Amino acid sequence: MREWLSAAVRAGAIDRSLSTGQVLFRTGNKTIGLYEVLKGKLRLVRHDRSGRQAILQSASVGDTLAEASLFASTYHCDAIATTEALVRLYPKAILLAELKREPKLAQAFTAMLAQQVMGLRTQLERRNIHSARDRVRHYLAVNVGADGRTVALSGTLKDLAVDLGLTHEALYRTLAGMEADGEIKRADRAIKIGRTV
Amino acid sequence: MREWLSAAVRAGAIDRSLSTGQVLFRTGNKTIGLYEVLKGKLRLVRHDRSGRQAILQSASVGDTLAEASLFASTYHCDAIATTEALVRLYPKAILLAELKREPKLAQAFTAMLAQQVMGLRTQLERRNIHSARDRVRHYLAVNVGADGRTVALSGTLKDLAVDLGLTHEALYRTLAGMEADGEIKRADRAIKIGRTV
DNA sequence: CGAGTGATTGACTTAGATCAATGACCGTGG
DNA sequence: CCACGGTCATTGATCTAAGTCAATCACTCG
Repeated sequence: MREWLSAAVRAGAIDRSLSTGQVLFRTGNKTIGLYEVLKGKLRLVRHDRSGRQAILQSASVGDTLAEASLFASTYHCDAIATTEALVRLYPKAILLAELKREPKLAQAFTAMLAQQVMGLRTQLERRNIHSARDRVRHYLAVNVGADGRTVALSGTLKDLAVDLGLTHEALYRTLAGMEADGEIKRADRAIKIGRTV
Repeated sequence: MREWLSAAVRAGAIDRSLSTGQVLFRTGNKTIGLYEVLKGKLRLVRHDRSGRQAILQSASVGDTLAEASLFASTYHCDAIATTEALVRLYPKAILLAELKREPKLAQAFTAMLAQQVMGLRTQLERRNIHSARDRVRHYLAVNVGADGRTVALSGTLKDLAVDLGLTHEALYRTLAGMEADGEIKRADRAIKIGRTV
């Protein structure tokens, strides 16, 4: 998010804090901009007639909410805080004006979205892999650092498990197995790949 | 894809046919544009040092390949045809020039990407659901038509199964079960929701 | 009229989810 | 300064939903 934002957009941002269960916006509300999650978790939810609800997105710190809303006049889902949360609103008017004024910015924004699309597709592709071990391998292959052996872990293993679509238990076991087989070696905040230490 | 393309871009497009296993581009090649799949299937693959490969995307008819490449100078993965295939190249130079010349077009492109991001996030969210039946429910809830009861099926049930990340057998059984329970009713190319016929 | 594919159902197996318990660590508030 | 509550990491035992293998029927298409 931060990288491509211009000073003007940043200046216009408005923070808002939410308590658990509080609604940020509802289906049909006029779109006023896009949000960035600074603290806590939110959920985008769509309701069908029968009252059943489907989660469209679970957003945590750093995630962006409803970027498509920039180009629509009303929201097409509800946003609800599932924890105490703090969000930052980048007003649509300012953002769109800036995108028009600054082609560089517009291009950066588009590039960022394109990047996101690819990343999401890769994640989705990973979910097509059934075996836990192969899923981990896929993750490792896609996230190796420049040295080709080290994968830095950004969060906890539990977070990683969520990312991989595994229970944390399954992930622990899988990693333990892989380490036992010499396929990986674990450091504190990283995993090293390769049979050779 | 088609919707937002201008005549100029369309005019500059180049088709290319590929035989199974043929390489469309490789990691490190200069990016020359983005591709649309017209026939067959392609795969975007990344190789790690140990020669293992990770699939980043499986693209079928209608899908777009490597839109992020528009904003990069080299490709970061290999594209290989997994069947006989036909692809259409929209040259980068023309596309970028058009996006610069036509703010409307640029906005439409960006909006399309934003839309895709949301759609992908929703799919990913669906994959977090473990139960087959709940996954189907999620799909139905997200894809109901305007009447709030009918979900049109675009392809075969097998295709849907792939989409849902289920085996076709599992999907057949799940649908059969749901129909038996009166939760859905199946028509030829559609599913009707609701206990009441 | 075969060959190919989708739809469907049956039987069996298994990987991973679930439930549960433990130890390490960390911040914090009395 | 230490006890306590919380979370992460880990491992064990058990269960089950979905994967896998397999067979059948209906269809469409050259």
